[in-house]
Amino acid sequence: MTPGAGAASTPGGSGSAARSPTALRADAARNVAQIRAAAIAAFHGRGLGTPLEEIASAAGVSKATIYNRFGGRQGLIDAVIEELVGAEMRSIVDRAGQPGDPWERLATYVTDLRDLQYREPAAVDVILMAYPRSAQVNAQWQLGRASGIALVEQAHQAGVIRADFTPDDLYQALVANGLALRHRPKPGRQDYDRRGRFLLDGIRPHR
Amino acid sequence: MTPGAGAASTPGGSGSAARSPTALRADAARNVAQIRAAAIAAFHGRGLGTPLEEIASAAGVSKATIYNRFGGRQGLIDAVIEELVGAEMRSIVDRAGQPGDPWERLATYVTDLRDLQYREPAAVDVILMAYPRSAQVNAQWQLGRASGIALVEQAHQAGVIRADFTPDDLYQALVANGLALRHRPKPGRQDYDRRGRFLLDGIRPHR
DNA sequence: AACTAACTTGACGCTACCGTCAACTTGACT
DNA sequence: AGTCAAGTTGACGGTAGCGTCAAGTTAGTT
Repeated sequence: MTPGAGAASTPGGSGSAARSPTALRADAARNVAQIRAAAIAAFHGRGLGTPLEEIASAAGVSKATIYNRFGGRQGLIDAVIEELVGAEMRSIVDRAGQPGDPWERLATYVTDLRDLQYREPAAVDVILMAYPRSAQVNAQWQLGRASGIALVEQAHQAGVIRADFTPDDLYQALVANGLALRHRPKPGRQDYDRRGRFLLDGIRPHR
Repeated sequence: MTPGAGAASTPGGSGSAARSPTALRADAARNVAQIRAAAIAAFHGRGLGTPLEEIASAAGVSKATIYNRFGGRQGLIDAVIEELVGAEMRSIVDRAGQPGDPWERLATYVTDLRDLQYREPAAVDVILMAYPRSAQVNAQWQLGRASGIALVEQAHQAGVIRADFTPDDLYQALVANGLALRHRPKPGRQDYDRRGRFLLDGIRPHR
């Protein structure tokens, strides 16, 4: 099953093609590249649920070719999610892992993740785990999640967030935010950021 | 079009049926009652988007009969929404309109609406305006909305909420909450209520 | 008990998407 | 320039829901 799976990784290399037994024919390699590009654009605009037919026609191929090359939506997501949100997600986690004031780090993490959700619909799908069978997406989210848990714990130890706040509360807040971005018209940046501040102020220790 | 529309209102009265020209035949009146009951149960369990076929079979009729008697989903919603959420919504608004401490009244309103959302999926649809063409639903939500706006304004005058908080922020918070209830597994009551407290604490004036 | 307007419904066509396959086309090697 | 494995695709069948209508059934009247 899933014949050409794995083909998406380094289809051509650069110059010298040794023509390994699993190498793609030139037309197929071209299609892989076009499909990837179309998928990235579509996922960026509409999220990971974009109809495959739409991506196929944007890539100038038929829907069946996506199945041939990537094995379906899961495989296609796996092939582009790193480029789409992986780098950003990692940089957010890195930044939050830097030494510094626990509250600042948590606030930065929340703000950065909310910003990513605002800019990138595909990131919303990652956080909502809308396609949990995709290994890449799962890994991506585990990364963010582990970081969030650590930050909440450290903030607790420093006493800078209310005692009854749990890591899951943080996750649910991000989920609710993602659902709003997914299902409602995008708020203006001003409004969105202000609401982010309300969230952060709500989790500090009682006055 | 929509032949039997309006039939849902007082189909039988009580005893003396004067057989007005628009009166329903006995079998039709029975079906109306069964459909209403099935719709109330279904909407309560699954929200206003429950497939009509499901409601029809629960009522022991065919889907087409719902169209005959109520003119479709809109009409069906109109026929039961009052019983489903109207009374509760009005009581929440009443309670919030009582004289008293502005903060207490706002907090009560938020808590009550969140509680209603938790208990009644149909109320979530009302707040999300998932079926905006339904006059009843619209009226219901206008009621709640107007009350919310007034409460926020009064709280501002009393200086008990942060100056940058808007009525729309309140609405968006309730929407995000409704979306979470709609699209994710229901949290436990403890967790849900705690998160409601975070929300309220986040909108008080800065420490 | 015959009549007929009111009523019900199975079956249909429609939308929008998914995933598959037999038949065709073509790149690459000889 | 011939061969054929690799590759592509149009067309299909499946899911899940909506809204409609011709044909059949029945309540209520005479």
